[in-house]
Amino acid sequence: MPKFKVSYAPSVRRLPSYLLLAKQAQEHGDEYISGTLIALELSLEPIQVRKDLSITGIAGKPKRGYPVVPLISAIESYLNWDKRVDAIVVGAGNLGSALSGFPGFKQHGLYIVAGFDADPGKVGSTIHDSPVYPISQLAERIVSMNIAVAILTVPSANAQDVATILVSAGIKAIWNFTNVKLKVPDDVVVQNEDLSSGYAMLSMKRRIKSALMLDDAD
Amino acid sequence: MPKFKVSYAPSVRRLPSYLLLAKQAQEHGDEYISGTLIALELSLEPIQVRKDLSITGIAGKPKRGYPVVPLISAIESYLNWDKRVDAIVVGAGNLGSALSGFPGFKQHGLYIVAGFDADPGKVGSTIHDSPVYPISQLAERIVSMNIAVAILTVPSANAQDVATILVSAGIKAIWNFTNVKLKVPDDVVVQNEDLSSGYAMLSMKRRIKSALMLDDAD
DNA sequence: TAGATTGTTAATCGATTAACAATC
DNA sequence: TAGATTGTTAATCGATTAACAATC
Repeated sequence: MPKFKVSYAPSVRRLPSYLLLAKQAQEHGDEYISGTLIALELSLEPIQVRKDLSITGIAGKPKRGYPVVPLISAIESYLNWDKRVDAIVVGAGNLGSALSGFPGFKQHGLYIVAGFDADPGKVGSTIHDSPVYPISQLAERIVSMNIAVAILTVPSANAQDVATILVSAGIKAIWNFTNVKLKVPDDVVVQNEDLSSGYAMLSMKRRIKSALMLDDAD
Repeated sequence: MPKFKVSYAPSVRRLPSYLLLAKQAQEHGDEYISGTLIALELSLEPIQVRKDLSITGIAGKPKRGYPVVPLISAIESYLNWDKRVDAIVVGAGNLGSALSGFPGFKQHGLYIVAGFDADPGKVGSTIHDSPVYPISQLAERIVSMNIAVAILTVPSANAQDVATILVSAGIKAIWNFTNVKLKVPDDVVVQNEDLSSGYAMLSMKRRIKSALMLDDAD
């Protein structure tokens, strides 16, 4: 039984980068990877890497670093990435298709097993080997396939309506790529992926940089 | 001449949501929008909205809220979204294509005027009305079109090489959708858009929710 | 006027960073 | 052993939140 620190967003967001480096070290045949090296690669402070890695419970070895194989397992376990999760993509446009084909996801246990679209022209096609069904079959197929996670890439105008259907069909987690603040019950998790926020950051960094030549913030 | 507080990431990330609500209020014919209402819509604290909006310099009116039209202008101006910016997409796959067609970007002044791809099969096609060129012409076309912003959606394996070309051709800002930590000179701005981080957050929220029924963190 | 809302100043909270002993 | 690196404890920094006077 793992302990649950309710700990915390910034660290969790950095874990995937650490995982990637650990996997690269493993491929390279290294037995250990140091926090110092990770920090160097990612332009972070070593103390921050050590602090972050402490949430995985893996003990490092002075002078060597963290044991690569246990570290990988611990991060994957912490994120639940060591168990397969089936998901659907709702909105089989370019973005939905891109996400279906994203190579990292399967590595993280995320399998996109079906797509749904309102466009009859898309129905019957596939997105990266997964079938695309009409959106009218959304609820019934969520139930029959026992899906818990949905990736939402429909036009904003339809986002809330589709989310409501998802929830009533039993979906417990929505990865929301629309700019709509979804209204869902308390027991449903929503992760918003807001491209405009990212572009706002880029815009602000540009302005600051051109004005002063200053520092970065992610 | 605007003042530059070097202020700050979390607030800046929220500005686009405020902008969207302000525009909706404008369409609805409202003259003012209150921080209280914005907070309610976005599940934020009113004090946080007021604090965030203070960086735009717009003064609200007690009992009414913030004047919609000046607020929109101020946010757009703060983010430099009131000026047209031409950009290219490097990697004209599904993700690049999805970004090219993202309706919000043009509204924010971001025009994707060309795509580039290594696949000869893609060259000569278009992504949302913009031509796709061979990646061999990247440097020369950046110079001739005088482009400052590039959106990077190539496979990880090529990310650093392409970024190096971009920089040497004069690109000053890279919106990086790969999971590679790019090495670029000091005067080049990079905004990383890491899908794995988002999925890590979703995964952790699911685990916490199922373990305890707890709170959210974006 | 009464009451809702703003904006300022101060307090709290959480994340990052510093210092340093422990250790391989 | 010497020195690099970890992990803990404390300090700092920045963001969020609270309190409340000002005001429309």
